[in-house]
Amino acid sequence: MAIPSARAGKPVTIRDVAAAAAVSIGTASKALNGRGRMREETRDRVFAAAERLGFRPNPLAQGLLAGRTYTVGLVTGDSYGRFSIPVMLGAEDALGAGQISVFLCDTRDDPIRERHYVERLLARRVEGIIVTGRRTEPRAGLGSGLPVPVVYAMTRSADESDVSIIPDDEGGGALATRHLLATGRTRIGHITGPERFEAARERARGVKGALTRAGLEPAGEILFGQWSEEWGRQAADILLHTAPDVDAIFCGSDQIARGVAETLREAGRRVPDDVALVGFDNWEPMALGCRPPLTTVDMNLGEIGRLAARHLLDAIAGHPSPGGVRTVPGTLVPRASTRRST
Amino acid sequence: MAIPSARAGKPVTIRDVAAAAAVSIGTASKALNGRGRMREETRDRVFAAAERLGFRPNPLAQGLLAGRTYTVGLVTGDSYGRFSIPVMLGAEDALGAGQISVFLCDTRDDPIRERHYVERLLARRVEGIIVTGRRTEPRAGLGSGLPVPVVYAMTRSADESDVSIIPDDEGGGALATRHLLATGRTRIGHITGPERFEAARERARGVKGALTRAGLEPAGEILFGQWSEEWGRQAADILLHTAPDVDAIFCGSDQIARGVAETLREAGRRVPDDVALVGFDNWEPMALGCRPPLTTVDMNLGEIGRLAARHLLDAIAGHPSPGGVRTVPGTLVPRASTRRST
DNA sequence: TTGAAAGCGCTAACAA
DNA sequence: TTGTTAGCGCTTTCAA
Repeated sequence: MAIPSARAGKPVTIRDVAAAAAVSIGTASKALNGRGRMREETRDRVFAAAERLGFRPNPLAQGLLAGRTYTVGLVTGDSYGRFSIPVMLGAEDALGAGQISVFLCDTRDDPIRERHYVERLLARRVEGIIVTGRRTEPRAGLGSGLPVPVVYAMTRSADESDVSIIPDDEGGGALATRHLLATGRTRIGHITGPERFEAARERARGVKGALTRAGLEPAGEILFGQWSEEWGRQAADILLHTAPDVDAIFCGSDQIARGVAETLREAGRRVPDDVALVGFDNWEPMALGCRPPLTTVDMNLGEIGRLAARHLLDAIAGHPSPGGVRTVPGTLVPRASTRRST
Repeated sequence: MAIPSARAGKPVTIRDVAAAAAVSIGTASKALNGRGRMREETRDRVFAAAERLGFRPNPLAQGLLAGRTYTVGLVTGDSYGRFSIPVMLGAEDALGAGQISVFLCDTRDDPIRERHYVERLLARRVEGIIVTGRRTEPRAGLGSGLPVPVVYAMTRSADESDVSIIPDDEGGGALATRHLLATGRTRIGHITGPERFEAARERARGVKGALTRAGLEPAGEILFGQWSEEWGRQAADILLHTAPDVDAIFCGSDQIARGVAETLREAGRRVPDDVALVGFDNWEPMALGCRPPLTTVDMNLGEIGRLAARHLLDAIAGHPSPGGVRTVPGTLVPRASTRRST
């Protein structure tokens, strides 16, 4: 598509303000920026003129001079946006507070498009880049030669010298498990997504760790499968056969948990009375639509975005964080699926 | 939060390129932009130097001169992002193709924040603004005094002179109804969201229109309620009592449809054999998780975003579309919930 | 064919 | 206290 030609409209420049206030451009600039000393009356006059004319300094010109743009790029894959959107909003939140604006780029998980967008962001002189998007495994970094700092959020760079902010999946698994233990459950099963997902493995590790510390074993095998309701239904069937005495199930996602809930209900097991259920994601439409509403682990995605933004701002300010992975703890959101009904 | 101070890093300027190629700055500029005539050899030398040094023209400087920024603002409410994200991506798609970059702003549906962000975007000299976000009713426009064109997507400006791109809700309702009629259903019920939502009213109107044209009436009352699964369950119960002979139900959202599916199953009605079911949104995790997978209407959100972007680009190019509402037709996505099993 | 100079809107020196 | 000047990186006359 061709670049459309410029539109009319002539913004008010500082030159106009200066003329209207009958001062020089330099004086107008100083007045507006509160630099140097000057007569109260002059400053007022300039402000009045600026106000009246609706003057807004042109940030391009300011940036050109300062060598800054006050912009960062936000590169996201995961078009579906379920995970990366809350992260984006958190980041936008933290950056917006610092008067930094955000360029949005959607790569559709295509490395070519990603490369292309990064080029474009660099051409625009963004001062930093946040890369977000859920991945199975650590992803290749953007490259080390970049002239601006990069922070990875909700995805992990394979390069250990990069800063990556991800959820504490192991901690989340342990959190859910401890919650179930605290409600008196001891035969706890775990149904989760594909084993090739680092997140699934980490959550499972958290489960095993918490159980071991309590002197327990998981009920049945840990079942790796898909991130779908359908898998939840199948896996629940399996678990009910291999570990009929199961009294709690922690699921790797809210979707899986919904499938599990259905199978349990159809098998005549009451939730939470006979079997308590915990999900993961706190994806509200899913968790609230479940019968009963689902206790689940919230990954605090917004916080992940905010933290990523803060690391980026620090790096831009010349105080880069040491590379490595930082995790954000999850929060347990208790609902009816684990409520003691006694 | 304070604005962080500038970071080191010294980008390559055209001055550097000119020096390396042993030509003047003006010549280097002409060579790089293919303007004017010049010796092949000189042009090559400049290109080689630019390549070697990794030169990228500073768009701030270019924009300063051209009086353009090649940026637009994307203002979104609807933090949850379920609707506005696909719209955003569609818009970003169309704009990105034209080398326009997108500033993302999330207003959290707060008019103060919105105002604030619009100011900021204007200060940054964006060349246009897209406003997106699901609303119950037409929203107040951003104001008519804006120096740049504005297009509303997935939300309707109350000002008829503004351009708004929204889904064809009435057409979607009719589409779903005709699909049910085509599969031989005649006792068709409709369960939907709150009547205060224009979208709910429009879809219902589409249903009634299609039925009337077929010489039919809705089965039972049209049930307005909530956009939730819980309401779907309740409403299905009601409908099964008031219109026990119902053989199809069209729901105003996929979430409602899931609730309906559950109640039907528990009431011993088979889907689609006894009662066919159609949802709205094509929200895949919901529609695919349903038992059976849900036939539903896709609003083509990406297309809405793309269209909004195209209108904006035209307006920026000096060819504003006449104000008014433009609708994007939905698409029926057939799945098992309406499949003939005979 | 190439180079020099002006200027986009702004700020920061320095001069008056 | 105010005005003048230079220059940020680039494009575009116009002159050589």
